[in-house]
Amino acid sequence: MLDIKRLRKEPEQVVEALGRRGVQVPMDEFTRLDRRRRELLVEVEEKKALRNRASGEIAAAKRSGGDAAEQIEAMKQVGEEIKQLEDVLRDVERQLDDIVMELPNPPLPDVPTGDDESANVTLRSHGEPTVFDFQPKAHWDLGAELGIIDQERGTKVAESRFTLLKGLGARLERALINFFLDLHTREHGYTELFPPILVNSESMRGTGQLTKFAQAEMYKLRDDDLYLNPTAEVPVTNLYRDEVLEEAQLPMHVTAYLPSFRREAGAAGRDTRGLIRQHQFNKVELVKFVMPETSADELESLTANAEEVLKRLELPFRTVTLCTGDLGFASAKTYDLEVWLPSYDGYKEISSCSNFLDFQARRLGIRYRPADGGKPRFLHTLNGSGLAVGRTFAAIIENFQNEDGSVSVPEVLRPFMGVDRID
RNA sequence: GGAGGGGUGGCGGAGUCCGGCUGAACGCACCGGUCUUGAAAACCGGCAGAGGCCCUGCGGUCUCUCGUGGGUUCGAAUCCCACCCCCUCCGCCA
Repeated sequence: MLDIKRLRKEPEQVVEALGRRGVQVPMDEFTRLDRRRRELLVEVEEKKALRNRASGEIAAAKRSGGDAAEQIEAMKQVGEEIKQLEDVLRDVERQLDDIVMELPNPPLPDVPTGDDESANVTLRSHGEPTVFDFQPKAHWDLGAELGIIDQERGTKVAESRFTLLKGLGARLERALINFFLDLHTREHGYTELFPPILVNSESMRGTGQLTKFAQAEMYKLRDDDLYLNPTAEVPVTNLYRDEVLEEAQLPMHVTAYLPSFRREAGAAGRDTRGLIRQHQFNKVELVKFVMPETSADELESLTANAEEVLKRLELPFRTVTLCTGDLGFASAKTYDLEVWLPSYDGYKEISSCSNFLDFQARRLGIRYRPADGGKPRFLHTLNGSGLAVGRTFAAIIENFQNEDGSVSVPEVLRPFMGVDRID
């Protein structure tokens, strides 16, 4: 949620920044409603002050055995007026809220302007696209031949976009999760969490998953106010909702493995084969709660932590800065990590690392008390995948495939796999 | 699922039956000060959050907040209704 005070104090900057995202701020309407709100507030509060004063006097009169009937009668009238004004005020505040809640996070100045992904800027790349001296296969074909991916049976027990992993496939999935978590906890200093996989609507709303557009993506339980987790960002970021942390607790770096579920409502016909776009997928998430002054640096290190996974797996990838048009609603700046996928003859997103500044924290009410004892301030939140497991699985199968249809196991995974090839 | 108890400030804990100078006693923690060679103890003082208005540096003032949302009333932490959550016992169960 955008800081309404910022919209008042520096409207030009906000309008300019959001303009880069192609968002029109209804500034005139905002100003009108905002002014109206404050007028009403002053009026209501004056009447309330009057009533409070009178109540005190009534109490005093009664205690000394006096008669306060006249004043009580007058206050009845004032009470009515307050009630009416409050109705109007509530309505104005709702309209204001509708405007502010629909505004996305203004992008940071160093985010490139653009309409869509074609304007994203490649920041750096690691490794070269894998070259084969034979015709490489897509992971869905290779996986089926190896008997480690069974799409048909996944569909049989659930529906399409669900997959069964078997044998060394199931083990590879588990190995990746363990490798990711071990790296982030033992070497990158993150604390491991395992949160609930069902989350309530308040949590979903807090991280912005229940907007008009996002809602259709979520699996909702019929009999309870619960949803299947769409990304560990939701349960993890909500951990400290409505709390005031101590500065000494910051920065807080946490990681969580969690199955994630998405309906992929708008993706009919896209990535229909293989593990790239599934209704259920595993992901290891990185989340940070940090001091405002440090969030820019924290985004760099978060991204580096995610990149390290790909480096150790010896997978070619590149890091791109998303342009304004490709940014998520709550993000002020995002780096995507894209892994080389031979079957796509291109790079495919495997991690998305974002700095939300205080946008999420404001909506969620997550603050910290400065060490000097000052007023609580909103902290900054960041998150990134570290990494998406299914897409990593696909990338390994495809990039490490051999001519005989076997797949070599990346060096770092061998301790987890117990074998050096899948065949 | 059944029965009972309970949700108050950073924490503990009064107040709720009998509505009114109670945004909330008291204690702990924390911050500042006095004392001390230093520290502790003791003593003095401060110490919830959000929003509005005035001044716009300090500050002043008002409103709201005692799980959440309604209601009664001139006035609600205190009364009424609904919901949420927690605890104990029983039942069930991985």
